[in-house]
Amino acid sequence: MGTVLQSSLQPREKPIQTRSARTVEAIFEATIQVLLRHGVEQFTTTRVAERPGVSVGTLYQYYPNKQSLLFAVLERHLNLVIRAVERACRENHHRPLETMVAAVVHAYVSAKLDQADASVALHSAASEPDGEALVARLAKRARSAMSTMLKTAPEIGSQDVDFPVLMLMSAMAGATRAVLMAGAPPLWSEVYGST
Amino acid sequence: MGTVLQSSLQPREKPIQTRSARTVEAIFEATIQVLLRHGVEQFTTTRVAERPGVSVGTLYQYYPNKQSLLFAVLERHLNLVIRAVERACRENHHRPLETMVAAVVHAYVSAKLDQADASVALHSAASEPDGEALVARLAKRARSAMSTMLKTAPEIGSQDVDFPVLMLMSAMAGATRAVLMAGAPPLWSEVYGST
DNA sequence: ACCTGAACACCGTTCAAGT
DNA sequence: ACCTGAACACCGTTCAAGT
Repeated sequence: MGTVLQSSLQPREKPIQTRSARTVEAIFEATIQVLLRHGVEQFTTTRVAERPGVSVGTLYQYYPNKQSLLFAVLERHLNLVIRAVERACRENHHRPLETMVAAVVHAYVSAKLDQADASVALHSAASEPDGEALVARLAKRARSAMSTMLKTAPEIGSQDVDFPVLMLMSAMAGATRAVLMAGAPPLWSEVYGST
Repeated sequence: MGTVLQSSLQPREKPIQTRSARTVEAIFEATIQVLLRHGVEQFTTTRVAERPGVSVGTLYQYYPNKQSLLFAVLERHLNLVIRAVERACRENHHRPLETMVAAVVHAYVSAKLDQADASVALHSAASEPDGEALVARLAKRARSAMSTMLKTAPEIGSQDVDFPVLMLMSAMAGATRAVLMAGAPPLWSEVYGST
């Protein structure tokens, strides 16, 4: 399963010359745009290649198939969110429990809202079986950062934090997703905006 | 949105003669089988029609498109689960809160596990935008049954129960889904089995 | 009233040929 | 080293023709 992800769903080759670097960047950018404008349902390799005026063949030189393209974008999006959470965790060791939880929730929610478009666009991709595997893999990273932080909270002592961490993550993810899907980001943006 | 669902995602016509009733039943059955054997990714109208030896044209006489076929099966599955929950709610009015919660959880979890195959097979279909709309619509029915029951609990009085009901639902759904996706039903079946 | 299946437009992916 | 685009196999959906 992890093998499949690595062997067939990842970029085929890293660009080593400037021309191809620009091509890859253009394809990547086009992927997001097509996703945003047409949705996953009408997300087509041809459409992606058309946008920067590149041949389909070229696209397939870098991504072995449609999914790998989708997942490259998904992975980037998730990485941004997770890095925000990890940073919040790192910066709040040894603080009171309440401060910790507030910091993590704020980091997660505002990272998600900063990328509201991408979040919504990628939602279906993330729901496919292989997409969920990717999400699970990255979510684990976030959870372990949270565990490490929580263990330094004065209120915690030597209690096991795995389950509470899982609950906190599920709650954050579920609530944020619900709000994004409901399509009401403007209001929340005021509360959680990064400024 | 609801209009779209009704106009284009629902069965085209009800069978009024016995021959077509059999045809529809055969298509429905084939849909489940193809879903189970090939997954959503390779779920094809041609494959569905092939199974009972029916023409693709016939399939499209009853379902206007692929999604409507998928959703018909999804709706049936969800209805079974929800009816189980509604029944549990109806039968536990005026009981202690703990009894109520235990009854609902048992009803939900065992209904899901009784249909473990279908649950897993339909997971992707339920994650598509329109699938989620359907899920949301049916989940609402379950929540209102739970609210009605909870209000008769001696511990509750006139407190608002909407939020707790939402949390209970999310928790049940999330946990059950996680277990089903992890593919470990045998163990849980012993605990929650319907016998 | 119901069914058939060839036909159409379109999609993912490949590969021989080019620079 | 990188790119092209015609070609292939396959898919969703339609519709004229049949019983």
